[in-house]
Amino acid sequence: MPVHNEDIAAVFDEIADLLEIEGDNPFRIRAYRNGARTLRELGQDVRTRVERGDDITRLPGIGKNLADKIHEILDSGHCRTLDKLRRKLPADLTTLLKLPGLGPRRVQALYHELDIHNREQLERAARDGLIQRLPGFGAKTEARILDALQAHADTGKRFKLAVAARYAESLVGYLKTAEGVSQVQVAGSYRRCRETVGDLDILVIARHGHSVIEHFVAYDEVENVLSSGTTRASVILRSGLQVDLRVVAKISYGAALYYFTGSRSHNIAVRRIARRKGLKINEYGVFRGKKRVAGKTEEEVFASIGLPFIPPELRENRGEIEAAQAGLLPTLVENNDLRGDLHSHTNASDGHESFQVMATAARKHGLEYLAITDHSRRLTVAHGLDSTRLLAQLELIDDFNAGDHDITLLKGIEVDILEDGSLDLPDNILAQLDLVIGAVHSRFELTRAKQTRRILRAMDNPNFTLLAHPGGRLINQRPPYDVDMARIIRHARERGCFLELNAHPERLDLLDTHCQLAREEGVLISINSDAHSIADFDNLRFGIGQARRGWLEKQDVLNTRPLSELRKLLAGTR
DNA sequence: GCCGTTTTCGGCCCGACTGTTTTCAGTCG
Repeated sequence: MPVHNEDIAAVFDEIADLLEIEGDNPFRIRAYRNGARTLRELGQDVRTRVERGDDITRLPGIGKNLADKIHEILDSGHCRTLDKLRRKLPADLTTLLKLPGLGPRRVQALYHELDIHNREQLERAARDGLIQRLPGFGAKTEARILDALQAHADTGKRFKLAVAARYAESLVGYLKTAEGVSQVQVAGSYRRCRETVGDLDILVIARHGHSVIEHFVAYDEVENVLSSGTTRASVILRSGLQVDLRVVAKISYGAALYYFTGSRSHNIAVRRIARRKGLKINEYGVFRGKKRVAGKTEEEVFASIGLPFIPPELRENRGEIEAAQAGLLPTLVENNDLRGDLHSHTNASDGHESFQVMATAARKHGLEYLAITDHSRRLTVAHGLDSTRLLAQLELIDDFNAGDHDITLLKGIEVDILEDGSLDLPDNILAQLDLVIGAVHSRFELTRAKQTRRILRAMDNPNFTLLAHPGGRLINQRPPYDVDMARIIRHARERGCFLELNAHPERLDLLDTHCQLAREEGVLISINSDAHSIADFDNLRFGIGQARRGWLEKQDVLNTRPLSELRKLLAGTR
């Protein structure tokens, strides 16, 4: 059985949950959680590290004990510490921790006092009114538990970034109309441009919190007010999206913005540095004893502990703090660095517009060139192009380029990579194009070895330019296909071809960690809209966000090049 | 259980809100 990082992380989390219910040393519990987080954020299977003979105790939060357990799980698929805990406590007890309002202390009380260890027993006890009689519980807690059980508590549902953006943008507009509000900023994972967000964290500068909070909870999309005080409030919108609002004074704005942008593990790591310097960082500022030394801007907060400004997208505790200390932070690519887009569709296949309309829209978006890359014949559902139809399209594009336009169209195709790794159109046709995007649209279920071999072989075709949406996942819908991405990235370097970062909000594919790997290998990434309509060019901003999370600089991105330079790079792949 | 440019022992990030209390524990982010 293959053991992935997530499997080991889940073991550590369960150990932490059970120890917490037992009332064990909180720092020991935190150590397990830190270990789990390190594994989840590793971006590479720890098994690979182990097989390579790496010393995994060098990983943050992994000491001798956790390293031994990782080895044990990799070797046997089991962890004796967890097995032992499971014998002491019912395994399903940890499912109760996921209910809102139930933490370890209360779960422990439910178990010891009422012998409750699953949701069914909990629901029965709540209905019988037994819960509210326990010390530390009351009628409200009991009612809340029942609510959560009946609502089937779809906790953990995350919203795609682009979807959250729609809710965020209108809510920000609304909050700005509140009295005394001078600034509104969305922080949290939204500001870090994570591909999905669990909730929105919104920060408001205002002198008096009370009236802002009142205005906030009165927003007409609010379905449920979870909590509401003088400086913060939490609500659930009708869409199910949770929004947390914090009101701060101007003098604390930088500290609060920094604090609520996260990530959690980044903040913890930075606070540890502050602590060593005798400073305390909280959402109100940076303090030496009782004296405030910084807090008005984020730059000030970083400067107080001797760091340069770290862009939000990097704040994941994946090496950005060490890079900042060493003066090695990347200068991240920005929205207006993009000169063109190398992946778009027209109504010749499954797009909605003619290439002329797409060209005009791309130009309006500030682009200097656009590649027309319709689907190939194999993708019949998308009305894919065969050789004849493609050649006809090429002539029309040549005519367009001969005319007087301030955008250049590139001739391309999104050609299917067939199961054996061959391409869906003949080489003599592909040779006539400016670029060839290869894409996997079928047989997602192939084994890792076969899927990887298929893609490597496609890349070896001399006409191959760029691998579209390399992982193949659809966020919240379809997992990526099983491939050895590190191998594909290395192969792209050896072969001299490129990878796409597909900016469509459903895809955002390459993953951020793979962008980082590609950058280290020196493989250029093309940030493409995969536009099927004129509105889709706006999605490029989400691609830029993802690229920034992947540490990409302007020079790491293929389509930041001016057209003449791009043409040379494209020609160089052949 | 992890960790170290003040430490191999003695620390470990920090504050708001709620409910059940009557001074605070538990939970949450």
